Amino acid sequence: MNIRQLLDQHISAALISAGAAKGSSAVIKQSAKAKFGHYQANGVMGAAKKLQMNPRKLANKVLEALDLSDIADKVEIAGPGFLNIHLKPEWLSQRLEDALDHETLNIDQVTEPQTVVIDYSGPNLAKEMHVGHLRSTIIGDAIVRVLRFIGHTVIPQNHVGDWGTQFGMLLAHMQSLQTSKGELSMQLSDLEGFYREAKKRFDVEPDFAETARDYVVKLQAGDANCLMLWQQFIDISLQHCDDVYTSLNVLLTRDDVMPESGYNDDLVQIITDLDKQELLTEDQGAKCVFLDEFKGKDDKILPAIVQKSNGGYLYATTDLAALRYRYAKLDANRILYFVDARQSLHLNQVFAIAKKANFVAQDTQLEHMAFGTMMGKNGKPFATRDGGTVKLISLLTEAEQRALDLVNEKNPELDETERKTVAHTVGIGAVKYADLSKNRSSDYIFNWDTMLSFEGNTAPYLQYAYARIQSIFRKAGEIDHNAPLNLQDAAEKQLAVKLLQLSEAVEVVAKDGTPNILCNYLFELAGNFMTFYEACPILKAESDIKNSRLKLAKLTAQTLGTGLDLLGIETLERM
RNA sequence: GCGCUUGUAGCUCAGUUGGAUAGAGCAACGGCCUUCUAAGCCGUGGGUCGCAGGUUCGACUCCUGCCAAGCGCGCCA
Repeated sequence: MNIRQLLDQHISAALISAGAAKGSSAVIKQSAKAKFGHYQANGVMGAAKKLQMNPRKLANKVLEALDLSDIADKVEIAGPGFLNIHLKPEWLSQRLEDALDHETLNIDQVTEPQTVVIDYSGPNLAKEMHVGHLRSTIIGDAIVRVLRFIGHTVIPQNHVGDWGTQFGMLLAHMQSLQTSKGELSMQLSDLEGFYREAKKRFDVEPDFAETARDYVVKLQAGDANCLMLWQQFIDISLQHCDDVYTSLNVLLTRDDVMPESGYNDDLVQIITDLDKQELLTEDQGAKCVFLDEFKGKDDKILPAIVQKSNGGYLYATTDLAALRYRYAKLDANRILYFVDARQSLHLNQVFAIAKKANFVAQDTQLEHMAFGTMMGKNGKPFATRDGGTVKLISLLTEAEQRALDLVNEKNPELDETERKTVAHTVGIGAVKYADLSKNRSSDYIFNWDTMLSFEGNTAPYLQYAYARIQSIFRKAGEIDHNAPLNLQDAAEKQLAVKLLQLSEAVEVVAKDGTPNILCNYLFELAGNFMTFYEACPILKAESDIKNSRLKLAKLTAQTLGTGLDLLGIETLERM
């Protein structure tokens, strides 16, 4: 059930039978102000303009053709030609009952399910995960959950960086340590430090650098010993990633890992196929693709290099191979990339080439869900090599510690185990929500305090609303599920409408890949509940009112729980 | 030079194919815990939506130019 869609169907039909052009839309939106009703139709004015007609006159004809008597108390014409729709409390009550009866809150499943590949997280295995990986990992994961929820088949793909130049130096360093497996594992527990040591030696020890370069060649040639060493390194790195994903409550597992190296054998074929289709141009010894759509005002075309003059391949080649795999082997209809905005040009080139070369179908949806770069307080990007990064593990540990301090202060009567659970859930939730609730594709400045805030529009606020409701139910005693749901108080009505709008938020998130819309919805829902909670006593009310309010509380808890789950944030029975 | 992205309250940000008087949170100030969890609620103040034009009944939203910031542009990923 989606109120906006329902009204859109009815009113658009009425608009057309009132004389508007076929395909005209009523443009239904949630009303900007309470006095304008619950929903407003903005499309009449545009349609009237096309008909060269007085908009209020057309609005009148629309009303004549419209029967919303089951749904709405009144539909009135306002201002230059808005239609304001006031929904019927009885109708709202019935929809709330429907939602209470359904596992998934009576949210519509998509009529045409797609297979959607979602490329996210994609850490470089040479280094420990740092805060720069947070956005991709968390936002991508939320979109996986949302698309699944409405009935799409989702295939997550963790395109980890496990191949290329820097692995030579890592292998050389591993080899020279000549330690047993256990001790080596210890050394690698700090991947970042290990990488720095290797890099340092690479820069100052010529012999070591030489060995490192040899390792790259041997690795790419498939040398068995080398591969074994490499595999050992990869396993330890992936274990580190798994630990982070588990702490973060992110769905990714080893099954979703499809590393860069996995496409190694396809790269020759990619070049051959591009060549066959006459898309290749050799320029200064390198093989490039020039496409007209990347021509600037100065008539120069930005090339995409797919093979170096020395025969080596680049990430464009790997990305093309990945696209073909996702289309041909995974049957993707839609492929989403949750990747840093700096790769925008690169990805758009790869998308264009893939279509031109028919590596994907012409109607395969390829979308770069870009986000801004993580910046330091100085306004410059976080350096990855000077130790300027904040490790993801440190951030999560700090978050849990701060949350623990707060729980100890707020709720000392909980036993220690429960306080720790609360601290974990609240701390991780706060970190995730800080990222999920922002849509900005602009750069953002990393800030501990913002990230770990527990007040206002944060995950703990939503978790708190949920926990308050659970507390009520612990004290409620017997609930009469047959009692009618009656909407009397203004706070009840406002909460009721909001409860029915989850599907509208989900609809947008699924289309645009913007979880902040869902965050915003949940924040408003929790806010409406808090107002209701303060204004309308539940347990002290007379039994019919009490039961009705309990139903509202119940559905609020279910809706908050579902919404938070879609964001990958957990709820608590008490906090 | 070319291209992409961004510019909204002191700070962090919303603003859904152009809609009614631009909204939240934080911070500031004032109220509310003998009553279902005060991580909360209610209220007050705070704006030249970067600047200038244009399109129209109507522009934060679309177009053009300019200013500012960030990023990207042939052999790293």
